[in-house]
Amino acid sequence: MDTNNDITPNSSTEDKIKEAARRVFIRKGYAATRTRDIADESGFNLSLINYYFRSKEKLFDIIIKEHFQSFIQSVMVIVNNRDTSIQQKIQLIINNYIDMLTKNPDLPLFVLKEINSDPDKFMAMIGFDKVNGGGTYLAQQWAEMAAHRKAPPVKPIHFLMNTASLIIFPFIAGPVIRNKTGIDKEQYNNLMEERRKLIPYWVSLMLNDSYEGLNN
Amino acid sequence: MDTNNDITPNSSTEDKIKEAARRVFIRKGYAATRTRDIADESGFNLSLINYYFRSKEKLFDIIIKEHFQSFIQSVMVIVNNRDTSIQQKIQLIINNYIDMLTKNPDLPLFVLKEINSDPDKFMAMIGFDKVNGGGTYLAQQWAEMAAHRKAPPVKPIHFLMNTASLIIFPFIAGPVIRNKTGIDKEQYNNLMEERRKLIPYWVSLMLNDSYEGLNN
DNA sequence: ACTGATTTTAATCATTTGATTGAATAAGTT
DNA sequence: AACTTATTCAATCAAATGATTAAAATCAGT
Repeated sequence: MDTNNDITPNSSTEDKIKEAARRVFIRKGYAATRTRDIADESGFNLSLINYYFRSKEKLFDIIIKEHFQSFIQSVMVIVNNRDTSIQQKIQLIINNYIDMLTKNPDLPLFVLKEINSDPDKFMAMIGFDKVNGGGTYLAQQWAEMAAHRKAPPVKPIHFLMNTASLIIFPFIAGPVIRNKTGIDKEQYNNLMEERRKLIPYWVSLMLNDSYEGLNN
Repeated sequence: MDTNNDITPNSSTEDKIKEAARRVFIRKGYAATRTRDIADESGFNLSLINYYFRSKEKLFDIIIKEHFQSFIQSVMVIVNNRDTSIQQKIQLIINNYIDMLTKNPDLPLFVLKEINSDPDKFMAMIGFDKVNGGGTYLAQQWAEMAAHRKAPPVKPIHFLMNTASLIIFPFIAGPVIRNKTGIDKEQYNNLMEERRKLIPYWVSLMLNDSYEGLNN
């Protein structure tokens, strides 16, 4: 009665509006989204969105929060698993991301754009401010590995950047690349599938190289 | 008298408005930019922007066109240079991009967002629709190289994606990474400087590997 | 069937926002 | 000086847009 969930017996309409709003927000971004767009997309009257959610901004907050909670959690489970190796974790994270991004190709651009307009606010909204990467089991494994072998003359942050870049950027740039190459959506998804195996391989190349060729 | 340029004797105000508009548009995106923001940023009256440029959209078009013309041209010069090797071209392009992106860190996100909202229109606007990558001298060099050695079992498009990813994505994700790591802007620029040498090295690793380890 | 609560809608409001207008000022021409 | 043209601004308009309201429709319980 006061836990405030499941109060609504039949939340079908509310959920439909949320789903419609999620689609429109992620496709067009917060600024370019009109509440009327959401009404149209959901098929309901404009004032319904203000009846269920107080305002455009509140609706936005709620949707985004719900959308990311589960994903962040799934990644945290992977990085804190004590039974998988670093290599396995990398592969699992890549799979997790590629699955998610194939379903939601507009998401990275949306996220990065909204973060860009107010980093602290958005990170707090999606609960990413509380995530402490350094406290994960993966970070511990990484530190142990680094202690045992001669570290490459390259700061670790570069490898994190590279992995994220190789996974995420092709989704962001999808429209450009498809437009220039004429590759259709399905073929492009196949390319992304190929990268499931390729990215871990490339990352290990970069990670295990001696960097002796890197001079002058 | 009919070539329509240099008609304006003193274009100082017009240029100031253009500069202000460029800053605001690229920082906030087209949808979130108010003409009043541009007026404020420029220090001039709101109606001045409609006096010089007919509308918000026309102003946008003009600015974007001018902004990209020079950059695209500089890249085309590099890829069509008959006196440099592939490796040298890669290095030059990377330098070109990192220079430009260090000065305009908001640019990639802006471009990708606008392209996303209407690929054909934006590509045409910046003149990128006329660019034919396959017709460049670099493409010819690439084809020759591919003919002479056993091609890796990986489609060439992946290497293009990877290079672009490694260059551009760290700029896009800068705010997120800085927010999580506490790295300040100057330190982050230093990281980007390090990548001038690192990215070509990583790309050659990926390019020259035998891919024998890539199985199952 | 009746009652009260919940859900949905059409109509409307208030603010924001892109654009226009007409006057004021400056600068050059005759 | 008188006239013309280019530049700038305050005031205002019209459309778009987020939000509210009051009434109608629907539903649940009796």
